Amino acid sequence: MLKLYNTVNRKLEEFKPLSDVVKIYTCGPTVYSRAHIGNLTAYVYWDLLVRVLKASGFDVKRVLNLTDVGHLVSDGDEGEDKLEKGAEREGKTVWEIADNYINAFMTDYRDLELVEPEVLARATDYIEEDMQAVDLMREHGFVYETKDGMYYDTSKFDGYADFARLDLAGLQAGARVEFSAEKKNASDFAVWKFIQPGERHAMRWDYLGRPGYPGWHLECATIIHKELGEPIDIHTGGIDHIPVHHTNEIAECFAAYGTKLSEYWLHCNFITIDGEKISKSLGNTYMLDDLAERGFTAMDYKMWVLSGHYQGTRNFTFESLAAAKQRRLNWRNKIAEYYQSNLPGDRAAMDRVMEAVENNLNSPEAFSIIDNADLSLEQWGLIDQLFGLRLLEDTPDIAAKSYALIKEREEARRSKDFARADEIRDELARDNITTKDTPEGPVWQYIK
RNA sequence: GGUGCUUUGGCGGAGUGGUUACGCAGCGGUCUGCAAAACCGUUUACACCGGUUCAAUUCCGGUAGGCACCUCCA
Repeated sequence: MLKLYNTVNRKLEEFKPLSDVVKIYTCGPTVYSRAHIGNLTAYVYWDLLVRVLKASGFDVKRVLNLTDVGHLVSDGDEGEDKLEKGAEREGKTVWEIADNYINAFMTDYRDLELVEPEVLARATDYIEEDMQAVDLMREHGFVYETKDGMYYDTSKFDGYADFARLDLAGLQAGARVEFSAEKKNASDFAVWKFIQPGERHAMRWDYLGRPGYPGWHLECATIIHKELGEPIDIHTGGIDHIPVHHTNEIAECFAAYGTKLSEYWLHCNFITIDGEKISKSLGNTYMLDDLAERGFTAMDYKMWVLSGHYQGTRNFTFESLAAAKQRRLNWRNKIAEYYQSNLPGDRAAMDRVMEAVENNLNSPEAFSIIDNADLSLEQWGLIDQLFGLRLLEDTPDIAAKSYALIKEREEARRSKDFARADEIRDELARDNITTKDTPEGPVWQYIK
């Protein structure tokens, strides 16, 4: 039985799909810069979600969006467009910027061995649908016009504050930002923005007789409507999305289509690095490439991510990354042992691993079971399917030549020719192989 | 100002009303030709103060610290 923590009710709930295909939507990246390791944790955890669903026998259809239309740099009512800023920085067009960073993101995605979504949706491919959605919201009386855009009147949606349990009055009283004078309520937001005369904005579409672009929550509601059909089963995102982005998606969905957007909402927590927030000013926005420079692979990093729970605040340190790397090597050398013996495996341990991940994706619990289980090669294959850690792929059996060397070394040792034995040990080390000399004979392992 | 999360041993990080989580690192030992690995042992882990209870790290209340969001960000 799969149990998931549902943000809607703030409770652990049994997962029951709406139909025979589980519909999942994952809020994807804004493609104006490289994803750092904090960004990537979310995709690792949602990958685990998909893999656990599949291992539990569900069919999955997942949509991941790519936000290639510019969002604003600062407040929702003013500021520069992030894509425009990136384009200016790199001397390229906004479209080139988006293409480049989509490619970069997908490279990271594949390096992390993440299951590809069934649909990869670029926001700019859904502009017509965005306009239709705004039309519907206008018809239903949820939207009003201001000088700079079409705004959602949040007072028209009774349940607006429910999802995030917002204190709208407190929000107003304590907000540090200034609200547009034309907005009827502090929580109102733009569903469509008009481009003002003189405003620099390369991405533009004509709507209501003026150039403009979609507001920054609309794409998710629209893509879900077109690709999956609401309500969907599971909507995922980071906890920062709860009060604004997801709240507004829900509101837009209700206004346009009159329905609930998703049955289950899953939110992952943020990581800190050395106890501090990830930010450019602290210089700790590590990318996968930065980890590679220090000798850590994407799989080492994934191992680190999954050794903690998706809802917890994680603290990243290179020391703990090294621990994750070592743990992965230990697992690989357990696999290596199976090339040298034929142990039967441990069915009960595999069941406990499944039980752990089906309990709200408790991968750390599952990992501790794996640490102490003697699994068969077939079962390691299942572990790879469940976590996508390339354990078998990175742990091939060694060549016949190496086996011959190990045998020769053992003979040299027996005849007390230790010089020759050590020479062979060095030779094996060049192929990343070492041996442990047990009373029952030598057992080889990978060094790294 | 509002909202939420969090505080576990050197570093990470689960979990539980009474029984060793686990990984990494350190130290001592066994073993070994030397190693490695393995195994054994080891450094009084659950922020603080109260309460409930036969029993609390685990439930309740308070205090203190940390973090995040409310403003693009997973």
